Amino acid sequence: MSQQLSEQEIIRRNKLDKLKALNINPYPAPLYPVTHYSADIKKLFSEETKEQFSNVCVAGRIMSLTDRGKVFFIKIQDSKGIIQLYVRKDDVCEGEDKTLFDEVIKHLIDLGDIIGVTGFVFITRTGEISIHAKSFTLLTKSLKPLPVVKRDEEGNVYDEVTDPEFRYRQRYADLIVNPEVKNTFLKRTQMINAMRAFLNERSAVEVDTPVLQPIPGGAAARPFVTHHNALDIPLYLRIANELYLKRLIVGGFDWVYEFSRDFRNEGMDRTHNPEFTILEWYTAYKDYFWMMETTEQLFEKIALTLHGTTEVKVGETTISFKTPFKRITIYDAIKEHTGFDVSEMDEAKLIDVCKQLNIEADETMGKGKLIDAIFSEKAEDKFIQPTFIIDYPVEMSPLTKKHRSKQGLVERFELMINGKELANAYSELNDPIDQRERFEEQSRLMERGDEEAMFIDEDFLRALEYGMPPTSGIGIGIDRLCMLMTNQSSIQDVLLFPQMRPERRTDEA
RNA sequence: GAUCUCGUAGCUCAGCUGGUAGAGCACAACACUUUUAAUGUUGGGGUCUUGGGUUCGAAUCCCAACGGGAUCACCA
Repeated sequence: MSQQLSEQEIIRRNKLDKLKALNINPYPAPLYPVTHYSADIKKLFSEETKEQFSNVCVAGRIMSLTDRGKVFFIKIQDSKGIIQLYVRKDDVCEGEDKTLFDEVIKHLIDLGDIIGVTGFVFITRTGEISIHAKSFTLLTKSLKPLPVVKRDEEGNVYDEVTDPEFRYRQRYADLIVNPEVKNTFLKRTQMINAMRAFLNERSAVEVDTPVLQPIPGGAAARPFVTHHNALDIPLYLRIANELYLKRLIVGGFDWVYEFSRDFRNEGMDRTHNPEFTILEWYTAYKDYFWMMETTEQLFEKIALTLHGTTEVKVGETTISFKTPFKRITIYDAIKEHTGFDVSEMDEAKLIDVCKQLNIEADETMGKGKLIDAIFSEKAEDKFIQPTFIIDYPVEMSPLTKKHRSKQGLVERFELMINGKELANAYSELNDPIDQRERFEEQSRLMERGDEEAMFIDEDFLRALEYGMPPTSGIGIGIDRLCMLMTNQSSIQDVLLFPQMRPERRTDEA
């Protein structure tokens, strides 16, 4: 099988051969002693500090080449930004041999190649901080031409690469060519670091629990199944890690957390990828009121860390992460947005309400699912500013402790921001007998045809029987939080490598 | 999974109601040696996603497949 090469790719391979003929290794092995980054030079260089920049070594990818006869202006991009190199023939070729300049730099170097130079920093006639090169080294030859994006002084972009398919499939090229993309992912890491710091400051313990689970528990979702050959058993990629973290609370950890990569075998769209990240944590001797306070503090801290303010612009709206967040019960939320008081209704009445509100409903849906349907159809997207929706009906929360004073409800909240659920938390159910009954209720739902009802996890029940202290736990959708904090409208823009259909290879023999 | 929509050069796009492809950037050569998306001249590069159909003739119309996006459904 042979690769179908474009004209430009063939030219680059010919250049590769010419470089080798000149005894220049296009992929040299030795380390390259980089001393400075572009952005730091641009920030710190001045008349006063210029002594510190009299001998710098930088490396990066060529993003622009300007041939000016005996002088080349080359812009390279390193991990922090772009800087201009001033490459003069007689400076990089001191002796009689001018091959490096006349051949290599003039003809064999391309956009996209990775080079390094040493030299001193100065300011050009046009006022741009640049590096006057004393030596020039090719570090990597690029064989595939990058899309060429140009920017002018005002920041206008020409020929911007916007094709989502190209950007997601070839994220490496997207990152080279679209600097804001890289910035989004740096923000994502910053956000996760801030969350980790917040938890560690409070003595929470980060743990790892199984991704391959014999029983996929802790959430209502369809799992991916795989098979373990040696044990000859099915294993599931986790849909949540909740039940394992709770086992650790039983074991005596007071506060555990995990950034959990979860997998759900469901549809993909702007807010769903088959694998995604949830931060879950569980804290002993706490309840959901404490959890609300801690959660709003965390969110406020994230906003401050990333934006330096609690006011964050998302699309056209500004979201305020200033604590405290609003709280409203789910029944009040439904009443507020539909006029129906569903708090006392049974299944039949709920189905009737669904019909009146034009919501699809059928017999397989239990009371919990019906209420959830009404809420998510008619109320959910109305909550733009951070709001805790609290006190859910017991039927839709099989892992949650019954409410301390309200009959038929559980101590649970969901945090809604910009019309989307960002977090889900409870006072955890720790009564093993109650938990068994809830699982059994889930089994009945499964028999009625609910594909997402939970399995009974006997080992988890055994752990609860040893006794789990009163505990509050939460799950926070990291990808969606990241979308919010970086103002992205698609989950694919906060995942480095979003799931895509495989490309069809046309060059197979 | 359903519906709508898009698929032309390495990239961004043009190509009217069907008459067998065009621009800018990128690339190559030459000239010019004066930096700032943009020096000039010349040139090379496309089985117009794929496969069928209608037609004398299809990038253009129809059908299907493949891939992307949007909306909906399921869900976080």
